[in-house]
Amino acid sequence: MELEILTACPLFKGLAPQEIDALLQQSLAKLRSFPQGAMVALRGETCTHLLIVAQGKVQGQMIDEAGKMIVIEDIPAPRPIAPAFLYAEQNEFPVNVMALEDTHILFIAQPAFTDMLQQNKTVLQNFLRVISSRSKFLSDKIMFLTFKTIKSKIAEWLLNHLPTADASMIHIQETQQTLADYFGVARPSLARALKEMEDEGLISVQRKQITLINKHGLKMLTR
Amino acid sequence: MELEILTACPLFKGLAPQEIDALLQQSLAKLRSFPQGAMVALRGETCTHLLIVAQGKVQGQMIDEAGKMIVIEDIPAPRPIAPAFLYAEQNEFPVNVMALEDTHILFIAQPAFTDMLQQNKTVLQNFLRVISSRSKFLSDKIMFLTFKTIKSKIAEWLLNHLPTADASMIHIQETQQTLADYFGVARPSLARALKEMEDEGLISVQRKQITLINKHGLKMLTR
DNA sequence: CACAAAATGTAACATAGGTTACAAATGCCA
DNA sequence: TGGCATTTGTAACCTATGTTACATTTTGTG
Repeated sequence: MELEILTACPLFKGLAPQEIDALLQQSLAKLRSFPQGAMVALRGETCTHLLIVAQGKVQGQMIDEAGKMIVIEDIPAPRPIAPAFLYAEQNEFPVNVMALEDTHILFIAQPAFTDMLQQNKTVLQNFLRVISSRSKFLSDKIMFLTFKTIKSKIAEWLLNHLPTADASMIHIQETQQTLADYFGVARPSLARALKEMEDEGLISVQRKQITLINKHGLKMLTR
Repeated sequence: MELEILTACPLFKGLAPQEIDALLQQSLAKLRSFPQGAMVALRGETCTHLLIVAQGKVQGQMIDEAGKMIVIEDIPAPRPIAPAFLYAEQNEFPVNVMALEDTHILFIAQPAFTDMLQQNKTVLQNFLRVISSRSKFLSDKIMFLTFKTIKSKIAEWLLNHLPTADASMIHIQETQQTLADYFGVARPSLARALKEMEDEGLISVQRKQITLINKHGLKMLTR
């Protein structure tokens, strides 16, 4: 296979390309293609294979009662999808997974992967680190969702998106709509909250350019 | 040590008591006591040891900006505390951990536990299952937090707390205040939502006895 | 049994955020 | 460069939930 990109996959960190190749051959790994917009996995489906994004990008999604999408996470190549659910007692996909681009996914059956873990100490340690870090991500997400006000979410987000710790300007890549979906709030509410924070002297907003004026005040909002 | 209770610990499932004892001795595991109300670990602290509740009960907590506590999870003996954070890249405790009763905690240093995983396949598989299931729990928690209305949270909670699938009566153990904290809402708001759901013919409430009258209607609320 | 403490029911009012609608600014492309 | 599509700003109004306060019921305890 031409899967050099997998050397950059956190699961195979520290392995030589030929080692990875050998492991994949041994495990009968299969590559499948998904066009942009296709569903790779649905919430509730049983998770029998380890899925690794070999090319392209997918997105984990949850749908609320109004049908509005709350984006949870983007997963670009070469990362594994939902590795933590491969060994869960109730091993169902927790979220819908959609291909954001034309995407290639590597499928490795669970028993074959278990063999891989037993054989290869490096992969084992990598896997532990990956699923543990994933728990950390989820835990942080809960902390974020638990912030009640839009302003506190914005403050948390802004402070985490500074290019450097002592910088104070942020150029936003996402549209307001995308950010609002990420926060799970309505777009006009996000705009209103930004304006109020500007009125309060916390930040200065020029379209996609946001300057943090009172970082301490922002920090106060996050707790 | 007199730690027979650990045979019931998900980490040591399938092992004989003397095997467990040998593993613990080898890993230089230490037992520490915490009085009721003591903090076992603080959010942000580095997670250098695997912690197992050997006796008593602890609670993972998060505090919101108003100082109100949002209960995340109770952990009774003989369960491990935050096992998923032992191997995370950013291995900090995600939440505060408080002893709910007089509690004994078993401490195993991370390197010693890694040795245990490498030596004992059963423990390895148990550990994978435990941290994977924990991810599932967190993921479900996110789904739950994402429900916007109090009624949808109540509906989800009620449907998940039926003693059997075809039962329709639930006797609540917790006080309204405890439940409200768990949902992250105010106590009177919870009471009001319950009354409204009663008015709508979804449930019938007699203090701690709740009868589900329209299960289908309740299911509709959760999506 | 009587009394205090805890839990629950409920009402009036305040507020954050959602909804809808539209205008203004910006970007893009022929 | 002109015109259309996208993004952003903003306002009016609505609704769910929080806040505060207090009455009522239940529970526990001497």
